[in-house]
Amino acid sequence: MFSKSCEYSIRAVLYIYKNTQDGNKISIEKVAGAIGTPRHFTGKLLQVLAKQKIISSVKGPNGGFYIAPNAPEIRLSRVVEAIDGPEIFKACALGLKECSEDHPCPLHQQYKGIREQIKNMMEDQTVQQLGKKLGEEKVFVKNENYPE
Amino acid sequence: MFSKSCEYSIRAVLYIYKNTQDGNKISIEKVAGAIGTPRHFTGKLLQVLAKQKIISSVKGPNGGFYIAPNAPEIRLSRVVEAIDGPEIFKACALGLKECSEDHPCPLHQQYKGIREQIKNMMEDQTVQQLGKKLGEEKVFVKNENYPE
DNA sequence: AATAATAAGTATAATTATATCCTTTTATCT
DNA sequence: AGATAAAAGGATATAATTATACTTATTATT
Repeated sequence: MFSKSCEYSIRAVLYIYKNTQDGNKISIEKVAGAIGTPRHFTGKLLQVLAKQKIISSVKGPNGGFYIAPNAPEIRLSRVVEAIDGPEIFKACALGLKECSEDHPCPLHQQYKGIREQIKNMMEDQTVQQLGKKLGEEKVFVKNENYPE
Repeated sequence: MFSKSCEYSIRAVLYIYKNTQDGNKISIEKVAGAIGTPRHFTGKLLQVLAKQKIISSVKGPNGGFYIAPNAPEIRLSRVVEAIDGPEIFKACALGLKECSEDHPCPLHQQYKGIREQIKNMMEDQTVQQLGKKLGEEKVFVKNENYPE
């Protein structure tokens, strides 16, 4: 469905939200540890999320990543588009470059509704909504204690 | 959504069906040419599809791949499972190993219905149904003359 | 026996995922 | 104020996976 980068990014963003509403910031180390993703790769993802203003970061001691409590709603679609690109919501089920109403692939009619639902789901869900429901620690690691 | 291997395989199977109902057989060369996939890679895919009895093949002059006119319905899900594996229909949207009703990821409730629809779509659609609708030549290449 | 085609195994390339290393920023401590 | 250390940022390197190509062997048909 989505790339690993994208899956990791969503998990990271949710975790960061949940754990920085008190004004704290959180390090790459802790994020990666908590969501069960590789440290350095996670760092790179957070970097692009920060550059895209999806999350905030500050350098230096006591620095880290965070999402401001008053930040506007962040839709999951924004994360997906930042990482996997927006085309992912338009892709043909059979991989055709030019699959459309005019030139539909054999699955087009059946698939387009589903694809639309996926898009809607990601546009509807916000980091804030989903993040609130998260447990505190190691939430995504082997699902041990998740969700709360 | 699906891997390229899987997309190619579905395209190939549909094309083979469409073009072998008259008792003909068709070579890898022609399949790959018609559906716009790399020759050798396509050969390998057809190999596994044949081994899985999804399609038939005969060697030698006038040999090639085919689907018998009286072959039982082949559901697209069978192709997907042969190439990408059956787990693809159970995968978590956020990539968690153990996402389930008991340990749902934050998107589980929203996603499970969609995933189910994808599965149903692939289980409902058969090669025979979809194949019949196909055009004759180069059907998937740049969508030039597809569908009929 | 010759041929034409598949079958199979291995090799290369591209992409994606991951790790390393160095730089820059900045808070804190002296 | 200056030194230090903690953190992200950025560039580049390696590994794994996926996609693709090549080469040889095998088999069915004529």
